[in-house]
Parts: sequence; C-alpha cells; structure tokens
Amino acid sequence: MALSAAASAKREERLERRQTQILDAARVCVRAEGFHAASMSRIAAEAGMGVGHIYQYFDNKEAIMIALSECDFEEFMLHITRLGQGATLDLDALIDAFLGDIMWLLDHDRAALALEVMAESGRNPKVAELVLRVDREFRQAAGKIVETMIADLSQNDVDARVEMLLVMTRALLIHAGTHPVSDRKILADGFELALRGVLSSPAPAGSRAAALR
Amino acid sequence: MALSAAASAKREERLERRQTQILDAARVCVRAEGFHAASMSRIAAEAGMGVGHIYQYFDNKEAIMIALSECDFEEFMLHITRLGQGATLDLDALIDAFLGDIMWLLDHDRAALALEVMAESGRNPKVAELVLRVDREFRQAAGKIVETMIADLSQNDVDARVEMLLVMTRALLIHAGTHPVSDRKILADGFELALRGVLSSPAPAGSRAAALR
Amino acid sequence: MALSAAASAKREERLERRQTQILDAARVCVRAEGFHAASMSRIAAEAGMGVGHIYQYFDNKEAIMIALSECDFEEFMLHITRLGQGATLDLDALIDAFLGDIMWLLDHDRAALALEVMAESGRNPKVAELVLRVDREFRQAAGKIVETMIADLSQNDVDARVEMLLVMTRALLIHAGTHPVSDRKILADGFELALRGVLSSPAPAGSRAAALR
Amino acid sequence: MALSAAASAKREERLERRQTQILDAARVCVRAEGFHAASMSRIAAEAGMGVGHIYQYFDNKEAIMIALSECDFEEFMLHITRLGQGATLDLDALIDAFLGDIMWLLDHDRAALALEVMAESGRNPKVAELVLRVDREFRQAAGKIVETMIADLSQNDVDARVEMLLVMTRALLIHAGTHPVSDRKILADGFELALRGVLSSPAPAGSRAAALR
DNA sequence: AATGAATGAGATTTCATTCAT
DNA sequence: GATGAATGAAATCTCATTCAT
Repeated sequence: MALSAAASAKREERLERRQTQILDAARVCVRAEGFHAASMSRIAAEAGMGVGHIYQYFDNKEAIMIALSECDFEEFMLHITRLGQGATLDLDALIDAFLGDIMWLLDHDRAALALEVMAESGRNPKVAELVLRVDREFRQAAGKIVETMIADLSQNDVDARVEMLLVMTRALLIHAGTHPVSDRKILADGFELALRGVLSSPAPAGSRAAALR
Repeated sequence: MALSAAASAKREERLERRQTQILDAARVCVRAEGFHAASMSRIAAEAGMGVGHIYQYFDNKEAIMIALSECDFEEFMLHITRLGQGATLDLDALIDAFLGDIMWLLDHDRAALALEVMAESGRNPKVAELVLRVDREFRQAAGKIVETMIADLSQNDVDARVEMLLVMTRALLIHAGTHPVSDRKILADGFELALRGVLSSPAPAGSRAAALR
Repeated sequence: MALSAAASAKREERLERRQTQILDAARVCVRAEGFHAASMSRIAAEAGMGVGHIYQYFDNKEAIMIALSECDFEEFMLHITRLGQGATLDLDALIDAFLGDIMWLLDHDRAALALEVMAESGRNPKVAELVLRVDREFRQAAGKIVETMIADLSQNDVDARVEMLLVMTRALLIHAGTHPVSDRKILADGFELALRGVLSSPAPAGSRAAALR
Repeated sequence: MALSAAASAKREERLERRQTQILDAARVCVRAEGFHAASMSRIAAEAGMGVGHIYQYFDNKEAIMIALSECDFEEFMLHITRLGQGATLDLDALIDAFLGDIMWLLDHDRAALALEVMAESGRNPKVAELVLRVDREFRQAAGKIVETMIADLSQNDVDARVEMLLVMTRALLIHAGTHPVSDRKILADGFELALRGVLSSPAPAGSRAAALR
C-alpha cells in the first residue's frame, strides 16, 4: 500500500530524528560529566523527552554509549581514509593534508568524548571491540600511505611507522580532550616534525648503529 | 613534650602506612573497574579494613582518587626529570634513555590508571589542576633537553618540540592503557623515528619550501 | 431505525470479536508469565493490535484479567453443572463421568491460569467475588448430586461432602497447574478412591465412635 | 580470641534477628499484596528499616521470597513427617492425627502465602525446585503411611493413594488461602470421608466391576 | 477505528557516608 | 583506633495509560 509505505517512511524518519536527538543530548551530558555520571534522566531532560521514551529507541544506556562512540568514530575514520586515498609521493602535500585533518580533530568537545570512549574501552568489551575495529581500519589506511611514501621498507619497519602514526593521532585526540588547545600553531609545528620523522626515509640503514655500537 | 613528640611521630608513621595501604587497594580497584565503579566497600575489603575506617584517612572517595593520581604522576615525573638532568649533546644516548624510560611506562596497569586520570581531569577541576602541574614540570624538563640538544631555536620552535614530546609521551601511556602491548619492539622503533624528527635539527629553514615548491 | 439496528448489530459483533481476540492474547501471556508480568504491550502484540486500541474494549488491565477469569470459570462450570443434571443413583456411572470431566481439567495451561486466578482472588476483591460465585454454583450442583446419591443425610453431612468435592476438584486444578501431569492414570485412580469415600454411604453412623471413644 | 568469639556470636545473632525481621515483614506484605506487588520499599517500611539495609541480609528480592517459601514449607513438612513417624496400623488414630495437623494448616495467612508460592513456582525455577523437594519429602512420608496401613498393595496402587494424599493436602492449603474458613468442622468431616476412601483397603479387587457391570 | 509515541510514576538495586559500639 | 550496620538518595529500567494523528 502506498499509504503504508509513506507511513513507514515517516516513521523511519522520526526514528532517526529521535535517535540523533537522543545521541546529541547524550553527547552533551557525556562531555560534561563523563560516561558514568551522565544519567538517563539528565540525558532525557537534555533531549527534552520523558525518561521512558528513550527506551523505545535504545535498549540500554550502554547501547546509547556504543552508538555515540560509533557515531564519533565514523567521522574520525572518514577523515583518515580520505587521507589514504589521496596518498601521493609528495611528502609535503601529505603532511599538509594530515595536518589539516588532524587539526580538525582538535575540536575540544569531540576529543573529550574520545577520551571517555578510550577509558570505557578498558572495561566494556563492546567498546573495546569498537576501538579495535577503528584501529584496524586506521592501520590499513596508514599502511597504504607509508608504503606509498617510502619504498622498500621491511614489514617490521612499515608496522613500526604505522603504529606510531596511530599512537600520535590518538595522542592528539587525548591531548585536545584534556587541554584547551590554546595554540594550535605550536601543536601543528611539533606534529609536523614528528610526522617527518615517521614518514620520511631514515638516514641510511645502520648509520647510527655503525657510529655508536 | 618528648612523649608527645615520639607519639606524634608514631602516629604520623601509622597515618602514612594506612594511607598507602588504602591507596594500594584503590589502585587495584580502579584498574579493574574504573574510577566510578570502584566502590568504597570494595576498596575497604581490598585494603583489609572496615569501610568507615577509611574516612579517618581520607575525607572523600574523591580525595582518594586525587591522591592516587598524584601518587602515580610522581613516579612518572621522577623518570622524566631524571632525563632532563642527564641531558647531553648526544642524540643517540638521549633517545636510548628516553626509550628506556618510556618503555617502563608501558606497564599495562599503570597506563590504565593514567587513562582514568586523564578522563577524570576533564570533569574534576582538582584532577585537572594536577594534570596541569605535571604538564608544567614535564615542559620544563623537556625544554631543557631540547635546548641542550639543538642550538639557536626560536622560542616558538622550542615550544613546538616540547609540546610534541608531551603529546607523544602521554600518547604512549594511553595506548598502553587500551591495547595489550603485544610488540614493544615495534612501538619502540616507531617512537624512535618520531623522536628523531622532534629532537634533531631540521633541514635548514626554508629548505623545504625552496626545494619542493 | 433499521439502519441503526443493523449497524449496531454489526458493531456489537465486532466488539465481541475484538474482546475475544484480546482475551485470547491475554490468556497466552498470563499462562506464560503470570498476571503481573503480562504487560499490556505484550498482550497487544500477541493480539496483533495497537496498545491503545485495547483500551476501547477494556477499561483496564484489571478488567481484562477479570474477564479472563470469568471466561475460564464459565467453561469450568459448564462441565460441573452438566454433571449435576445427569445425576443418577449409579455411583459408578457418576464417578466415571466425574473422572472424565476432571481429567479434562488437567490440561496444564488451563490449570496454570486457574492458579493465577486463585492467587489474585486473595488480593483483588472483584476476583474474590468471582471465585465465590463459582463456588456457590459448584456447591449447588454438587449438593444435588450428593443428595441424589445418598439418601437421608443430615444437612451437615451433605455440606461436608459437598465442601470436600469442591476442595478436591480445585485441588486437581492446582496440582495440574504446578506439576506437569505425567501420569494421569495414577491421579485418576487416587481420585476415584477419594470420590468413593465422599460419595458412598459411610459405615453405619457411630460405628467408629462406638469403637474408639 | 574470646572477644572475637563473643563478637561473632553477637553478630550471628543480629544477622538472624534481622533476617527474621525482614522475613516477617515480607510475609505481611506478600499476604496483603502478593509476591510481585510486595515492593522492597514497603517491605523495608514494614520491617522498620532503610531500603538499602535489606540488601545486607538478602541478595535479592527473589532471595527473600525463596527464603520465605522455604521457611513456610519447613513448618509444613515438620507436621507431615511427624505423621509418618507415628504411623500405626490404626486407621482411626491416623485419621485423627492427620485431621489435627491438617486443621493447623488452615490458618488463613499461612495458606495465602502457600498459594503465592505455588503460583510463583510456575514461573520461577528456583521456587519450582523448592516445591518439588517438598513434594518428594511428602511422598516419602505418605508412602510409608500407606504401606503401613494397607498391606499388599501394588506399587501403582500405593502411588495413586500417595498422590491423592498430596493433592488433597495441598488442596486444603489453597482452599484455606482463598476462603475464610467459616466452618472447620464441616471441612474436617468431608476430609475424613475422603481420607478413609484413600487410606482404607478397598473392596476386594474387581468387586465393583462384578457387582455393577 | 486504530496506532504507537510519549509520559511519569514506581520498581529494584547500589553506594558514599555516618555513627553507635 | 576500628568496625560494619544503617541510611537514603539516586541510578537504570518497565509499564499502564493517554492522546495526537
């Protein structure tokens, strides 16, 4: 029936609207008070709806938190994968692109949430799984970049650089979460130096070992 | 009174013993369940004392958490400042020292706690203040190192490198907290590359722009 | 108006159809989860209608439960009164008829519901009244049977036998409700013995008293 | 230490006192409102203690209900097993004893609780298990009685009588739970008739068939 | 007539904190 | 000093019922 189709579309739309409404409210609360202290009643109040109503759209408080995490990570991955796709041999262009995306991550609120997610991942297996998934995707994208940028690296060498990129990227998130980013320029400059270290061909293999050991 | 002096010393000692006893128990609980889920009764049980007794040594659950954070950060700073004091002009030696200390940080349990502290710092002003203090000390030590290693840097340049060192160091902590550190060798290799980028003199200023653009 | 008459008949029919639809759904839910745990939304789902729609046919959840109880008791009474009408002087025939009807009661699902009704009757005056009404009817039917079977009983003696018949009958219901009736034959055999005790003329009055007291 | 021994004894005593205090309150509430409607807060109020305090003595609301059921069944079984131990060959004496004990069961409040327990047993496996256990004990005691009373019964015959005794006994409980027992004398008289039917040797096997068909 | 979104009261349970012993 | 019994506020979640569509 056309009617039923229209109706179901409408319902679908409302469902989505409500869910984002709830997620938005949850985001506000989590940023302000953290995962645990963000109570359902406060989330409901923030969303402008009754407590019980939320449970028509999410099974659990946990479900809300998972969805919130997922939703935030998705945005994150969007930026990262885009980087991988545009990878060229030009280090400077890559670094510029990287810096641009990374700076976007420095939004304080987004970062604060990410920190909560990471902390929660130590306890909640579902969140941990989510983090692992994002890590996997990140490593894939970063691996492509590293291999494009620097030829003839051993697998270990690629892995080391990829891992460091992951650590550094996440570090920025955390940093932005805890520090009101006063001077992004400084942060960007420092980040560029580290990036160059990780993404450029090292001094001839063995040079240091030769000299010092 | 002599008596009172001896007595007060004894009392002092007992106080300290009790406090570390409680903090140790709290550490265990927080690592296992996080800041919020660590309940006073479980901490008391772990410490082998009555619940109420704890309140003779700490005003609050919050006070315990603050003390715990402080106590952990102190260990952290001990390592960092030692680095600064031994700073020489030898990059390789410094990096080796840095890596050694950093790897010590990768103890998984310590890291999990650090993550909790960081997350809490987003909400609890007292914890935030604590983090800021540690940051300050870290920046001081790192500044000395950078300035020793590389001559004639502008203030901005020093700041950028120092900031990046802070971010990277903290990043490792976080990373270790969320990921079972399976392969420290890889992590160390990646970290070394980034460290070299941040701690070595860059190509002459303007070189990049001149060469590539 | 003829029109209105036809319309009202139609409406009447729809009303009844909806009500049985709801009662059937409620029965399923109550059997599975009990009176309290059977939620309106689950009943609605089982009935294949919207929650709100139910309230056009029943004032309350309680009203549904009352109707459900009534409806079940009606079936019960149907069997019982039929017994009374066919009462003859033949004890064996009566017992056979009784056993046949009683076995029908042993349907596990029906019995589970009866148990719920009895329990509820302890709290809900309306349900209690319903139970009382059924009891009255049962006693009437049973009284006729007893008086037909055994001549010249005192009123007290009749009452005692009638009461015991009520207790025994209800007992089977309860029993069937809580125990998966594994062996009906055994139950029937036992029931027959008790029935014979209650429905046959006792040893000459005073015999026992004479012997023992 | 004597001190510790005395202290632990005192604590033990308090524990028991609190538990009975809670169980008494729960009994009152359950009788008045049923298993589900008896809320923890009302139980706490009835017990004259804070809500949370109850959880130091019982894990759950369910645990309270289980304990309540057990506690009631224990009294029940005490009476029943005593019957079995004193079994003699004298039918009249046995019936007198049985009637005495059974009448004790007719306490209205006890019965109301039993009804709740039975209803709950249809849903809660733990309660069902409890009921099964009591049944087992009852059958054992009743089996001994039947075999003592009537010689040379087939196993099936014994079982049938035992089962009927169980059903009848339970029936009385239920009956008392739902009906204000107005006239115990009548009930006792009826029960005696049924008991005689179940506990006395039947007419020689086949007599009925021979005589009536 | 029919739906199910929306509400808010209330249920169970946990927990930091206090206090009598 | 030391205990843990006791409290009550607050958290999560469910459910009967209403009402706009």
